[in-house]
Formats: sequence, C-alpha cells, structure tokens
Amino acid sequence: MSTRRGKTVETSGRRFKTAIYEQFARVSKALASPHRIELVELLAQGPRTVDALARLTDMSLANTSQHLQVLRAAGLVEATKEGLFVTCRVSDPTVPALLLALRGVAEARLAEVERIRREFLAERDQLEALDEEALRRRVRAGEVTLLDVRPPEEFESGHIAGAVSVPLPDLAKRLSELPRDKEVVAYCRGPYCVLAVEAVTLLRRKGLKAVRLSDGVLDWAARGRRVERSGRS
Amino acid sequence: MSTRRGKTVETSGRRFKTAIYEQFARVSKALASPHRIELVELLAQGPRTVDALARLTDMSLANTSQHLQVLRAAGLVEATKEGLFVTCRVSDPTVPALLLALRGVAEARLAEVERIRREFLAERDQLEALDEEALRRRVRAGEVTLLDVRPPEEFESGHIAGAVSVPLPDLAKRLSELPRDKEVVAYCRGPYCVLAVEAVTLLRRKGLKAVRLSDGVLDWAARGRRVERSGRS
DNA sequence: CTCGTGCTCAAGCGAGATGTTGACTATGTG
DNA sequence: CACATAGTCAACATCTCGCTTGAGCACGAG
Repeated sequence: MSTRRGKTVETSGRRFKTAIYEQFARVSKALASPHRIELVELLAQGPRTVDALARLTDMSLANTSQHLQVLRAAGLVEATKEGLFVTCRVSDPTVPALLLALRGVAEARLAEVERIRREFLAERDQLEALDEEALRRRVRAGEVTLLDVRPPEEFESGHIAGAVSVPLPDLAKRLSELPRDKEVVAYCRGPYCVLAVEAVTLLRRKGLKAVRLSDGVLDWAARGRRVERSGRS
Repeated sequence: MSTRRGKTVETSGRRFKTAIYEQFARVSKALASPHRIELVELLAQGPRTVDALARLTDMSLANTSQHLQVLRAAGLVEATKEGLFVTCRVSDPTVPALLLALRGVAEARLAEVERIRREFLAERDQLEALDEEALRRRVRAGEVTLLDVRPPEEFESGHIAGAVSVPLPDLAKRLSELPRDKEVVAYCRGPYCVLAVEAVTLLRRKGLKAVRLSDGVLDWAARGRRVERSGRS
C-alpha cells in the first residue's frame, strides 16, 4: 500500500488525503465570506426566515438566499419550508463551536480585531473582567437584573438562565419595569454585538447603574453555564 | 448611535459589523483551500521547513511557499529563518483547536467524509470504541506497547505520554524491538492519517497483535490527556 | 382566478484565487 | 570565486466567487 515515493505517482494515500481535505475545505469555504459568517452567527442565536436574515444583514434577498444555499450545501445550515416562509437554522451544535474557535483564532492572532473593537466600543465600560461565579450568585440572589436585549425570538430560542427579555427597541418605553435600586447587567449576541453597548449607554443616561456582559448565549453555554429556552421549536 | 434604519444608510453599527466579520473571514479564507488545511494540519504536528512541507504534500515549492504566505498573512502560521532554511510553525494553540472544530463539523455534517474513510480504511479494525481510561492504565502497567509511527521530528515536538517512537519507514527493520507477547497500539497524526493503518497492517502480517488508535496528539491533548515533548525548540 | 409575497434560478460581469513557469535573492559550500 | 540549495517574486492563464438584475415559481389571500 503506497510504498512508492516518486513525485509523479499519485499514490492511493495521496488520493485519500486530497479527498478528505477537500471535504474539510468545503466547510471552511462556506465560512470564507464575511456575509456568510454573519448569517451563521445570527442563526446560531436562533432560527430565522430568509428575509429576516436579509434585513438583519442589509443584504439583498437574492444574495442572502444564495449565501444560505452555500451554507446548506456545506451542511452548516438547514432549512424547512413552512407555508410561505423558509426558516433556516444551524444544523448541528458543532457549528456554533466552530464559530467560537474561529473567533478565538481571530482574537488571538489578528491585532486588527482588537483595534476595531476599541475604535467602536471605545471608552464605554466592558465588564470584561467580570467574575462569572459572582455574577451567577448575584443574579440568583436577586441583587442584579440580568437583561437580555436581543429580539424576542432569539431570547425564546435560548437565553442565560435567570435573564429578563427587554429587546433594545423597547427599552426606552419599558424602563419603569426595571428596579431602580438594582444594578443592571445587559448582554446580547456576544462580544462583537452592539446591542448591549447601546442598552448600557441608554440606561446610564437615565441614571441607572448598568454594565455590559460581553458573553453571548453561546459563550455562556460553552463555559458550561446554564441556558434556558422558553419558546416552541 | 445608529438609530436610523433605512436601507441606504450605512450606520456605524453596520460598518463595525462588516469590519469584524471581514477579520473573521480572513481566518476562514486562509483555511478555504484543501492544500492549506493540509499544511496547517502538518504544522500542528510540529515545525517544518518550507520544502519539507512541499515534499510531504506533493506540491511544488513555489506553490507551497505562496500558500504559507497566505497562512502567515492570516496569522495562523509563523516563520523564522535559520540559515538556509525557513522553519514554519503554527502560531497559537487556538489554531489546532480550530482545526479540530472544523473536523468536527465535517464529520458531523458531511456524509462524504465517512464514505471516503470507509472506502480507504475499509475492513481494517479501527479501535474506534477504545476505552481511553483502560488504554492509559494498560500503557502505564506495561501491558501494551504504545507506538508513535510518525516521523521522528513530530514525535520530538510532542507525543502521547508513554509512547515509543518507531517511524513507519523503519518499522520493518525494527520489529525485533517490539515485545512479541504484548499488544501494540499504533497511532499517528489523527483519524485521517494513514500511517498507523499501514503500521497495523504490517504488524499483523508479521504475527503481532496490533490495533490502531484513531486519535492523534492533538485529539489526545484536547481530551485533557498528558502529552510529552523530547526535542528542543 | 388573480394578485402579492417569499424565495429561487439563470445570466452576466468584475474581482479575486489557484497553480505554473522562469527569473531573482539569500545563504552556505568547495 | 563559482556553484548548489532554499525560498521568494512577478507574470500569466484559468477558474471560481460575489453580487446584481430580471425572470420564474410556490404558496396563500381575496
């Protein structure tokens, strides 16, 4: 079995390798576009219809549809047609894990990531050095309001245990629901989502004590913490 | 801050998102080629010179060099010039982790991967259902010879604790070194590397009891098991 | 049946990726 | 010094991507 070593001879071992590496590349090719990463990252928060994704990502419908087909062909995304709508979802728990690994490398190796983050999230407190254990205890003891500011459908399909859902657009009208004597900890999709940043800015302007939790549900779950669901599906 | 929602307006939030997703995509683009995945997978086993990589992957030197530059630009690989040689290495422990995540998705979602594996590794026992704990105990008790059949430089830069190095090409001549009364467990770079398969085939033909451990060093380490190094660098 | 909505398909163009070839640089050897 | 080796660079043909546009299809409402 593949004992010859000549350069011209395509040994069976080489054919095997090229065959699997091609398969692995199918997956990474699927994520080799900013738009598709954004789509998958959104889908990792919960199922969405094609045109909801198009609106959230500011892409044309046709373009969104095509990108989703690439993702489906690579097995990262599944779609089901329900009446007039096609609902897409991430196909496997390994997919969010891959996203986290990707982010991990980018953070560790690309100085640009940190630079961009600073540029946009500048000055505002990040609560990066948050003690997870302490937060959990304080949430449970009711000393802190844990606020999920993502759209309600994402909250339903999975949120940090103990969190309260107040989507960012509703926050201004629903300020009265928040106990003014408690500190608010707001989170959204993850460290690179701006929702919680804006929420914290708003809350502080209104005189509340608010900080941002940079974790999203995925990060939280990846740390082995508890996650709840409240919707169907 | 990004309150307008019109499609034509590039809000600051959108610019931020496109900026980071572009960075994430830099990383996945770097892995969006079978050849580059193969290169990184080899480098994950230990440092290599450019032309060693070219020979191992059956690529032209120029092509290899160019792919490596893509990997360097994406921050996945680092290179240092030592005399006449340029030695490349994986830049960060997050990189092998990304490889594992990639493989995880491919295995979970692409039926082709399993099909290709079957086609090439057919029939031969895989020892997939190996009890890790039991293996560790048996290795430590000396009941089993754990054989690393990769090239020596890879063994030196990291191997499973307790393993013995016998590179595949030397195996036939060095059979006498292996105690004939003990079972041999052979491993190589991982589940899709053919070295251990060939080693097991050879050993059985010679009358030894041999099985393959499908894990490579990376998988082993990812499970939290002990890994040893013996070289410099 | 007709119409609007959600989505897909096909064609096409510009931009970018791949791999080869041959020239070029840098380092070390006799 | 000439010469070999390891690696990079530049130029090129080829191919694949990404996105737009406009047509087409499936489903549901009136």
